Amino acid sequence: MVERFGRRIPEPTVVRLPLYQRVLRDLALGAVATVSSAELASACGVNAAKLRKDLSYFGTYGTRGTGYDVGYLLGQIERELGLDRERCVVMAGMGHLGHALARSPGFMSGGFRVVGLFDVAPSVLGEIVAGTGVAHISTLPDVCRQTGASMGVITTPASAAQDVCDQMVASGVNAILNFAPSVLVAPPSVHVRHVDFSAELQVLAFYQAHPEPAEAASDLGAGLIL
Amino acid sequence: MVERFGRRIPEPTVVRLPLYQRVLRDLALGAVATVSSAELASACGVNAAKLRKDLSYFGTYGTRGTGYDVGYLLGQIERELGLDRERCVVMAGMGHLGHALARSPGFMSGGFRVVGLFDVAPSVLGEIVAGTGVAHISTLPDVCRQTGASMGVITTPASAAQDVCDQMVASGVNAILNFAPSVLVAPPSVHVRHVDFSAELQVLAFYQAHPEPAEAASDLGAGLIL
DNA sequence: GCATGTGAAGCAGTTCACAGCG
DNA sequence: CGCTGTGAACTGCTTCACATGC
Repeated sequence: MVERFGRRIPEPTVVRLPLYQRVLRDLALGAVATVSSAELASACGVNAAKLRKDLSYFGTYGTRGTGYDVGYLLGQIERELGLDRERCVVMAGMGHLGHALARSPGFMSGGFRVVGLFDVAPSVLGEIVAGTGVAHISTLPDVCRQTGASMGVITTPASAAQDVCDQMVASGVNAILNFAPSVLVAPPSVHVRHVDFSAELQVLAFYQAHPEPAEAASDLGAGLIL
Repeated sequence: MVERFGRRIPEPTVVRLPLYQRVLRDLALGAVATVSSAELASACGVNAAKLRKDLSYFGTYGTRGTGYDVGYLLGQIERELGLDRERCVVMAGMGHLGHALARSPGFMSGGFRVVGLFDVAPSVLGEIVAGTGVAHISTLPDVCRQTGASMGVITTPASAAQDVCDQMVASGVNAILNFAPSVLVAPPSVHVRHVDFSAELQVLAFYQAHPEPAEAASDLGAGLIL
């Protein structure tokens, strides 16, 4: 056992937990009772040793000679991800992307509750999106304090992102998911994650422009897993 | 110099290139002529030594004692990212997210041209989104071959993602950006990147549920950058 | 016998620190 | 004299390999 108490979970491990959670949920829906690390790792597209090491950071959840109980492991991972308690989320920027995310069934579910949608454009103020009305950004502090919202999603243009970020932080939000193409500055106590679609496309373009010296030599079938 | 020819660029470096590009573009718009690695790194929220090492993989673009010429460095990075030539992109899945991405000014610009939007739902077939008509997925192979599209974006539900991926690969697409919450299997010659919104939220939830043992002790001001 | 859990080894990316050059 | 470019040190994730235990 590495560190059951002394928390020091590698970030790459944390990032893989949602993946494990989703695949385990699919297995559970398929009435699969147990999985070995090799099977689960294959379904997740990762190395089996890495999967076992990831899980070992949190506890001893498997049975030697058998594998993992799907339902039990799923529950443990969801507990570690903090999905057992509901979290209130506010979102600023109700353009096309904001609308899409607010309506997305997969995005705002499983422990995340939208308690406020905000913008400044009169054309969207008052509109009801997925059951929540769009309010003016100036009411964000009140909504955050009343609901105790601790998470914020920024889908504004880049020019407004830092300002919105500051307002969220001042209103008690300590975890921010930023979709705007701008570098946010926030206190160290606030966790910020950045998602940049066009950057992802550019990374793909880079790899197209820089083909591997010796790649795709033995491309027999689609034997990707393992 | 490390490897001007023998390409072996670390992936983290590649992922940071679009960030540098965007910040440099902003500097250029602000009529800034030169930047030091410290200034640029600060604006990007990264370490200065890391920035210099990243650039050194591609060449010697700076001037000792002075810094980097903004316009020249920007051009070099855009060339490395392959943004000098236009790339044709097809997108499958025209739900809310697909609509939002197709309309996004920042997403489909700068070297990326949408040549096809696809779905299966009669309710969206024929609709014009951002100047392109939505066609049935069965026409994807024809469009890819006619336009030579090499990049694909998947915004379908998870249940359709692998099928769409297979069709794209069979049609000559060798770079795929997947927004569906599913693990795609593709030949090694095809580059796949995955963006998962809800996973990002879950990662934030994890860090909220696991506060650092000794965090935010000296939180004087927002002195985040250096 | 078989699959987990984990020290130890290996490897990759980051950071340091300074020589080299404008 | 300042800032880049980079070998070297360092840190940390990944992978291996096997003892452990069902």
